[in-house]
Amino acid sequence: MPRKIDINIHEHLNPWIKKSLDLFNNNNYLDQILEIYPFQIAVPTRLNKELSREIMMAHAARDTPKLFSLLKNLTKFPYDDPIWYLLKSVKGCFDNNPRQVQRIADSLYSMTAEEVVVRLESAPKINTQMGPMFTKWLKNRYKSLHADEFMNSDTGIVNLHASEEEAKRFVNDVLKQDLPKRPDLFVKVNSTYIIGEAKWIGQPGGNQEKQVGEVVQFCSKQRGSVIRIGIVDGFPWAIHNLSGRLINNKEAVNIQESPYNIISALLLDEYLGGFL
DNA sequence: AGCCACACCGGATTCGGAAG
DNA sequence: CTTCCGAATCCGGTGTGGCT
Repeated sequence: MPRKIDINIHEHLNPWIKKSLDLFNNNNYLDQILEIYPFQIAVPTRLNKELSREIMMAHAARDTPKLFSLLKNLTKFPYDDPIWYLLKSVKGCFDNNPRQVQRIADSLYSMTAEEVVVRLESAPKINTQMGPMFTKWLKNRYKSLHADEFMNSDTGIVNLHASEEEAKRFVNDVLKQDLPKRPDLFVKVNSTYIIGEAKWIGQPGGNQEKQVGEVVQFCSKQRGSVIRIGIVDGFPWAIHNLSGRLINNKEAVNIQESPYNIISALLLDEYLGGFL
């Protein structure tokens, strides 16, 4: 997507966006971000010995019913198959669709028995663990208070400690924000409420642009005196690719050209400090 | 009351096809 | 040939309902 704003003319950028861009492009940003998103080493999770032996036996014997019944009890599957879930969990699908069953069996038999087990033992996808990381960091970083104390607080930075439901009620009933869910950031600086939508965007493509759109939408609907910000990290702050060409992906451009206060989580302290 | 299984939900990536 | 885009999919956490 074409850029409307020259990235080099800083006066045209929102100052917080400019700060975030500098942070990413002129520093060890990805190392620093470990403080907030502490990615762990991706360690494989070993299957119980007896089970893996049974799986390899059934595979070697081409005993499809046995192999399927063993795999049915696991959450992972050796490869991404769009039909597997239906076969294993919807009544009748397995019995009524022998061609699909055979196709999947043949897929499994095209790999070695060891490979089947290795794939089942593959490390969990770290991306699915990132949502809670921001919440956890926030809770440790700032003083966390329950709703009543939070409401009465009028000095310093405090974080609302509440369940998803309770926080959602609070933000909508008390602060009149009309949100479909609890905001990821829900803090109060002195007497100012600040809420934010936080995202990790690791790469362009896929649903990522929808996520970016959500943040921008969120920021655009300022209501009352509650301040809304976006907290975005990862790819949207990138400017040049390896060959030095300007990155023009939607995910990056839509964030970088946004007029709203969208920041890296690493700048949250500095941003909130401005309200003290 | 406490526990556990399970469905739902939010979040990110994969990968094939479209576009340049 | 390379880059861009979006539908489909997977994964783990959270909430919930049934059971003891």
